[in-house]
Amino acid sequence: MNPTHNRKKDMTRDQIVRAAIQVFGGKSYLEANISEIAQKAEVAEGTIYQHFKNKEDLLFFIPRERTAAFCEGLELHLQGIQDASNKLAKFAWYYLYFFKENPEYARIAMLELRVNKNFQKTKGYRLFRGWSDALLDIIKEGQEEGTIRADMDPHIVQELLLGVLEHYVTRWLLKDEKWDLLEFREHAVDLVLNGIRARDVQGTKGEAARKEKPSEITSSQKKTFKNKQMV
Amino acid sequence: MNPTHNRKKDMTRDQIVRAAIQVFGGKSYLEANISEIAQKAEVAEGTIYQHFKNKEDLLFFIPRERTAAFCEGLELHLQGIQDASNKLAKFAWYYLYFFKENPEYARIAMLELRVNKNFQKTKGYRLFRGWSDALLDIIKEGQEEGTIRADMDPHIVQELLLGVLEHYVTRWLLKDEKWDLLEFREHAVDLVLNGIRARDVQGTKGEAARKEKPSEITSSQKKTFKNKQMV
DNA sequence: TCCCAAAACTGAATAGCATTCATTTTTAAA
DNA sequence: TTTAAAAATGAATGCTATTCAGTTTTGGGA
Repeated sequence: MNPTHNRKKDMTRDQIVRAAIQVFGGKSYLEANISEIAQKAEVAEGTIYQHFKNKEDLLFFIPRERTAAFCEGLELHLQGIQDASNKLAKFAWYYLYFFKENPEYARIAMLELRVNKNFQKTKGYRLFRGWSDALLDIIKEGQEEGTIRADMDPHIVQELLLGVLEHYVTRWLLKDEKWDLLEFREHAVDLVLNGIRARDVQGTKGEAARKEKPSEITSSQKKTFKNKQMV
Repeated sequence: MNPTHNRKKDMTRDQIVRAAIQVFGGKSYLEANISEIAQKAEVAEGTIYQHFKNKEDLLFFIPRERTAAFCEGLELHLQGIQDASNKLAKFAWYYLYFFKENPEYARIAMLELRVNKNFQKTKGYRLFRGWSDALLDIIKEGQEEGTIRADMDPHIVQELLLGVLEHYVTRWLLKDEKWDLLEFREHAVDLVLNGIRARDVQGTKGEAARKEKPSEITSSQKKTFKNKQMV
């Protein structure tokens, strides 16, 4: 009952979790094995089962700590930004920045947790997705401000942004982090925020928008992407 | 050497693959077991290992057949559509339609293959991503036509669209297919094609665009999405 | 400082599942 | 009908998560 009571236990649990992040982050869930985690954590294999029900339970525990770190950083980075669009841009930047800085956790989050049906039911998942409410609020704020299209359900917009960001991180991981995750941020975010269709569809001005920038940027970028085998 | 030689073998292989789609499509790769696949395919467990190196090899073989079916259907559905934007919209529809009709394969493709690093190196992967070149061509076509923003690398646009579509399918699967995958198509595609930011940013017309549609649609949709727990 | 009961930890034993392989059955050309 | 090669079989193997009976550590009380 006394807070000192579980201090020792907590320390070993932390050791186990830290080792688990390393091991799960370095290979797939299947390839990772408990014995290696135990060795890295300097505990017996049996000890792990005193802290976690099983291998999956250990995996699902991982996001708790990192989500807290993510949220703290997010809050800090959004401070002082007024406009919703700028907040969204900053959010996208921070999201990519965070996973770039935490590649082991990124692999666990994107390649294991994100597609695991069982994870959806856990406590860790609620934390993992908890901050996405904040994103929703920013979108609503932008719709009220008039800087974000109001004829769309904010949930759809939220899904769009998350989908794109998660997709980019996933592709980056699968390509062995060969390219810089932040390099594409500006273009991708610009696309999401501005849309890909030329400006003459709903609008009244046709030709002007159409020919905005011909192709200098395009052609030079094409080469970059080809080399880096993004797809 | 004679084509008749392997006919029998091919038949059992097909049986195994069909059983594998059912079993892998019903539970996770980890939870699925070879014995169940063997039982469903009405062969001995050992037989599977005469056709496939191991469990993973069997999983990776699955997309070969379905990718062909996907491409055939895609080609058919794009026929007769001239405009690149319409083609993209049709592509998005077909993509979602295909996975809606093939939920077992969808689970295998989105929740297992898509995030598997080893899969990226296989023959099956090249087929799996092969059709995405067609998508790229449509985007380039649209840029030349002037219907799609030309100041963007088409690869980025391609990633955006694929990312959003894959994300929607993934979320749908994780939520037990509770909602209709096609229900969100129009809005999501519209967002991708038109962008989420209000039209007054680059343009010259400010206030007019801002207030386009106030919020009737928004509020009614909000309810829908809340109930369906999309996020 | 020593005692001891509860809390933690340990690692050998167990169990489940993928994979192997020696053997049997089937195939189809001669 | 014969027979050698091709396929199929399933019991045996090995690997790894999980269990559990036993050992060590902890920390409050005498």
